[in-house]
Amino acid sequence: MKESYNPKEIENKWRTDWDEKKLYQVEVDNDKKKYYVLEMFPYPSGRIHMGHVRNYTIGDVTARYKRTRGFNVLHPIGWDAFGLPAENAAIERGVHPAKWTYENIEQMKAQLKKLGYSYDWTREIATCDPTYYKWEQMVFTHMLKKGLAYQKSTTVNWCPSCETVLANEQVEDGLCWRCGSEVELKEMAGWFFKTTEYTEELLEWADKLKDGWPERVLSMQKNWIGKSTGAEIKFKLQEPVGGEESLKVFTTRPDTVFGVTYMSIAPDHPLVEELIKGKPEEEEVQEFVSRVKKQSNLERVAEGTKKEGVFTGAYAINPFTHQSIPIYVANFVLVEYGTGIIMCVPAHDQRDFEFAKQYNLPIRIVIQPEGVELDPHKITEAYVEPGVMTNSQNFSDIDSEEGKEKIIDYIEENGLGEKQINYRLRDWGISRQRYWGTPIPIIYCDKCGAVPVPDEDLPVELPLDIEFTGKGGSPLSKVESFVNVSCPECGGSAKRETDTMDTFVESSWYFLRYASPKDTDGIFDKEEVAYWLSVDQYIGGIEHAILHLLYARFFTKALRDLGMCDLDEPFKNLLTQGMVIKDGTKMSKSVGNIVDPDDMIAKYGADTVRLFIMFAAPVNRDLDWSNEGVEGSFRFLNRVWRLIFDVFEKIEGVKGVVVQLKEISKPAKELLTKTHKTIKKVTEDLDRFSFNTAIAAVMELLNDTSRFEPNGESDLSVLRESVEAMIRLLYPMAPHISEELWHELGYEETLVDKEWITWNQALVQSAAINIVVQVNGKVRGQLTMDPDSDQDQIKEAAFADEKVQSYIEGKEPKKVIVVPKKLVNIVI
RNA sequence: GCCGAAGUGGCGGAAUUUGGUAGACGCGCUGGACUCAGAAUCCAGUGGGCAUUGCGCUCAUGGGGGUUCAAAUCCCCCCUUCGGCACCA
Repeated sequence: MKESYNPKEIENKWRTDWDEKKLYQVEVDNDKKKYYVLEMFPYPSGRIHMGHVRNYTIGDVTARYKRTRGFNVLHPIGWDAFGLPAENAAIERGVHPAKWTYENIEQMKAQLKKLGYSYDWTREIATCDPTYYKWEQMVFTHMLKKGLAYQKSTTVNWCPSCETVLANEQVEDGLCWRCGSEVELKEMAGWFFKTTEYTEELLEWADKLKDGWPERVLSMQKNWIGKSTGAEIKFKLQEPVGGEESLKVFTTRPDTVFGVTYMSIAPDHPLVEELIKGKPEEEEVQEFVSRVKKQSNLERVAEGTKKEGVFTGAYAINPFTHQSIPIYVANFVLVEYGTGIIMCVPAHDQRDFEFAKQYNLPIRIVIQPEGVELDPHKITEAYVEPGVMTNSQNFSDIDSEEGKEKIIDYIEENGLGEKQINYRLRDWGISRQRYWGTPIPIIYCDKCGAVPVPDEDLPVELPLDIEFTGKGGSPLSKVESFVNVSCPECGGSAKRETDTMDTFVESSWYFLRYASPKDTDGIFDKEEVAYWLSVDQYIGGIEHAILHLLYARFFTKALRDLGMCDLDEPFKNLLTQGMVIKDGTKMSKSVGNIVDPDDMIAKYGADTVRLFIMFAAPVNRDLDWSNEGVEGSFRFLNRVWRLIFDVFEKIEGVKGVVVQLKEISKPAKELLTKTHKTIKKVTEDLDRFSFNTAIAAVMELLNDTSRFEPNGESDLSVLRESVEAMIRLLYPMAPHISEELWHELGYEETLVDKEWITWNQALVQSAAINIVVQVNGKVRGQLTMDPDSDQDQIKEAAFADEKVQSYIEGKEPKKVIVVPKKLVNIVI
């Protein structure tokens, strides 16, 4: 055995060895329980960063550990290979996106391999490969036939910098999620997935997933879906306009309907024009509307934007009070939510209150809090809490929560409206005006309309011979050989759709494709999918809480309903890791605080990097990168190496398991106990993803083992046992050094397939235990006792303690609490 | 505003699953050994205050209250930080 630890040498050696033996290639084995661990696959940007390292190390430790626990572990990796950066590289540097992407993949693959991850590389996929996106195109056309995909022209979010449409989920605070440009609104035709078809199911399952998913992810998703329960109520117009007799509003507070004193309609609502036609207010309203429309969406919703409105000249009738109420156009009403028209109850809604004060509209109290009498002239803000209904004719004196139901019953019975649930979630717009993505398989024919490309004609391949100017819209539309085709239905001349799909579509189903990545007969091999799916442990960044994770859940359900798989949900358990930060901020080029994984591996080896990143923080929290900390992890591995080097000759020929407890010294007994306690602790910690404490426990074991001075042959067995345990417990985190030391100790078998080490319960319960003695809750003494001592014996020993006696001072204890094996508390 | 998470030494963090010795483990720092010297390594110490010729005493887990023999842990109120959603009717 060499005296010094040389990570480079041993890491190369074992990586090659594991590779050559094809240890990580797995197959369906119906006699074995499967475990599917998956990390969110990377976008091939060219270099991996510490966030990747953290993500993939968590996955690898899990995969290695589960394998030693007897599971048939599927641990695949691939590339989320479509996307804008490749296209930008083409525009800026003239490199073809395909070339750029595949070169990046090669580079990153080499980096990942250096970290010693146990991937089954034979299952590698790249989403830009036609053999992958072919199936995506097929899913699209099948969804189309099932009504789960459709085309419509609507107002869309347009990013002027990316020159493409964005889905609602991809707009953050009015800015593009990728480049941060301000998003504009544009009227445009596009293709949509009907995510709203699954709103209720997505919500329902959000509850069922709560044992495996972090609460905050589920709560973000629920928030995003934004369910609100209420009613749609019809308000009759005083004079019909544009063929409409009445206006519909959505409200969550039907109990306040007697307090409605006006209505508001969104400025961009199509009915506005009809309402004002020929009225004296027409001009003023038009002016207001065009002024609001000129504002960007960002301005319109910005904090502090004044609530403004203008009277339309039209009136409606409150169906409950039969009073005539004015209709306003108001800038705070959104056309896309509910019906785009609202009933306004100034007494019980803060916005309505402010608006009413500004325009001198009447305020009518219809909910009273208990024990207080609200005065409409004196209140300074709306009362929005529940209370007792008042001024509400037959409904007065009813509790407002109960009143909601009663009002709904009433409107349903009298044809005035109905119970209604509204969601914030919209359908997913997937059309992108970009080149580097999956072509949407549609052919437009003047005679037959939008015709889906038949299955046998798929894939619609991206033409590779193409020019990138960065100007003038979608590059595909300029490739005539691509655009001009004959219609699959009538054979006449037709044109292809030139938009590509949102790249989030590829990542919505890749986890299923890993089960049978090379299948040419269909999207999935049903048996493989049935065996491997769902994903037992999914690991990734919290930033995908809504986007990717919601899309993937939707897509899985859609695939199920197309009969392509049998899954309700893709990911059984989800782990969201925190960010890797340095000096208090996220690592980024502009701040200049990037630590390059390659540099770290070159300096310390992969095991040190892996170990540090698992040790420095609990997985779900942000991790503060510290170069000194990495040194510490490197030091630790060196100490492990040196310990074994130092004792090597002594333990080389010794058996690792002690038989006769009688024969060993007291320190040896203590070390043996410590060893088995550590095995237990590390096992339990790995089971709950508490890697930092698992590593701390191994460090403690090293400290104790280093201090141990064996006395006799049997003591050496204990030493060997603790050394072996240390190596095996370290293996999932630091596989190379563990494998090397394991073989140095004379073993031929690989740790990759070695069954996980177990502890001996009898040894964990050590011969003597420490019992704390408290007087009035304060620690005043310690007892060393037999673990089998009964309450009376413990009590007796506690009172016998001199120091304890001095605190009791001869007084009669009021109470004595004995917690077996732990503590005595004497209350005086 | 609504929803969610979190506040513990100089720093990262442990103990929260199960109420039971708060500060494991690591970093940093201080002193010592080795060395011509340094690096590396090893040993000792390291929450505050008091006592340090003893074993010790005392305060302390964002703040305030409560439950309990016993609270970092459970309950109530408040403060701060972070994340999500937000003129959503």
